Amino acid sequence: MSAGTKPPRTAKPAHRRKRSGQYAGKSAAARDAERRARLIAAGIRLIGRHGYAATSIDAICAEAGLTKRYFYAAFDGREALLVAAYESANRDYVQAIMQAAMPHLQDSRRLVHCGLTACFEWVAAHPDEARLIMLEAIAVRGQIGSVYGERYDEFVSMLVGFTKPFLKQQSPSDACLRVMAKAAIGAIIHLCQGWIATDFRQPAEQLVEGMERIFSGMAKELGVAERA
Amino acid sequence: MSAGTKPPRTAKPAHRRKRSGQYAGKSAAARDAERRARLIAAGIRLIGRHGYAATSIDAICAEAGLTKRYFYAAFDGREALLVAAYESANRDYVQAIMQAAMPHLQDSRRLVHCGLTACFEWVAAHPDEARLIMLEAIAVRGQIGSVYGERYDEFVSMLVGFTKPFLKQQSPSDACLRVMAKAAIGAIIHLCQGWIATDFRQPAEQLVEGMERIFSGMAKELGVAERA
DNA sequence: TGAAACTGACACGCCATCGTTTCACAAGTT
DNA sequence: AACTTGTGAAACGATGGCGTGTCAGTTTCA
Repeated sequence: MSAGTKPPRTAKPAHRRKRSGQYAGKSAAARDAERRARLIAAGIRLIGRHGYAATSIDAICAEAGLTKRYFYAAFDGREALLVAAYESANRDYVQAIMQAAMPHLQDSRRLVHCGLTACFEWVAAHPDEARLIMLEAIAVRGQIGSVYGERYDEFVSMLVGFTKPFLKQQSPSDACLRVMAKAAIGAIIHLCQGWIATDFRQPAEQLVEGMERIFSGMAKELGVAERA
Repeated sequence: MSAGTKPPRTAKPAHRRKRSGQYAGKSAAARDAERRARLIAAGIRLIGRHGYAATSIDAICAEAGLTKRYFYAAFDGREALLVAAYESANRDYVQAIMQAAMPHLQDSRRLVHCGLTACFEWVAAHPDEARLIMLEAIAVRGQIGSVYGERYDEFVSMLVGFTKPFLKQQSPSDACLRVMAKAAIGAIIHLCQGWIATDFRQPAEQLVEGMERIFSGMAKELGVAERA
């Protein structure tokens, strides 16, 4: 609030003295961040494994090896943790896909193939995180809805932006392109949901191939050039 | 259990005599069914409006104008009601789409158009039911998972079956076709989810057009004939 | 060394929900 | 009429999570 970094001039003798906050070799902020990270990690594990509804704050604290005190110091409540966990996992997910796709911006087929492969591989490699962002967080109202909404719209815009250079002159309206982009995202998420729910039995290559054909069809429909 | 329809020959005077079960002009089975239906309707309303997590059994009973006694007579618990509500709403949904699509089995373009239009119109006309089957039921483990799984696989098979007559000779493997069908379903569901979450602001025609283009692209990719 | 802050573990009161049970009354049967 | 069954409302004990508070012990710093 109005607490400056300096102690007040009318210093009480030894009271209210400035403290470095060092403890166990770490600064206060570092300790807070570390605890927060442990809570988020524990939350992802438990929510991903047993579901959000079945995950209590006590259980999260036990999993993290911390007590409730630190939970309430870091989060307002259960949903705040869910939001944080969602954002953390989702960032990882998008980043993994981006990293795999970015080197192939010039070749649409390879772009799609590498992006899809990275997507499904990440899901299989991070089942808890995937469950969280693709199943558990869907129905949760409140905060997540808005966060999801904002980031999501940005992401859709980015996808459309990436695609546009490949398009012919008379392409459909932006509204239509956005709908198609959302549809493609939904298709992938839905496949992942089913894949997760059936314990990854189906080989990832089949999923990649199916989605590649969908994208290939969209390319045919929109009349894309092979290179921008 | 072993209670026959006839009273035992050694009839106790007035005890254990056969009762019609009539009450308020209805048979026992009819009253049970009516109560069950009212509970399901109340469940759909409340879950669709406030979410599954925020809907208590007490609230459902109050909404239905019944008491908990009848709830536990009809369902084992909250999740059993959710399953019943899900099945009821989902049946309505699929039926509405089928009814709109069946008359156009010969014309793939019209088939797709009418099916999609019916789909989005049903969602807009039944927001509570749509929320329930597309958002709330997703994350619920347990019973719904399996129900969803069985029906869903059948539905995918049916879709692939409908499509096959239109396909060229060398079409992709069945596994691939099934993946593509699931992807299309996921695309539609995802669009509906976003549409619901934004209070149906976007005109339905835009959603239909976007999905039509997706299907058109799939048709191009698979090389379908205009008529079977 | 002494004071203050930080830590970890536990205990408390609160409250909502669950699932069952009880009870008086209404509606039917003989 | 008498007697049984169905009904509706309420009460009940049990459970479990939530959010806060307490307290002894440890680490840091003057």
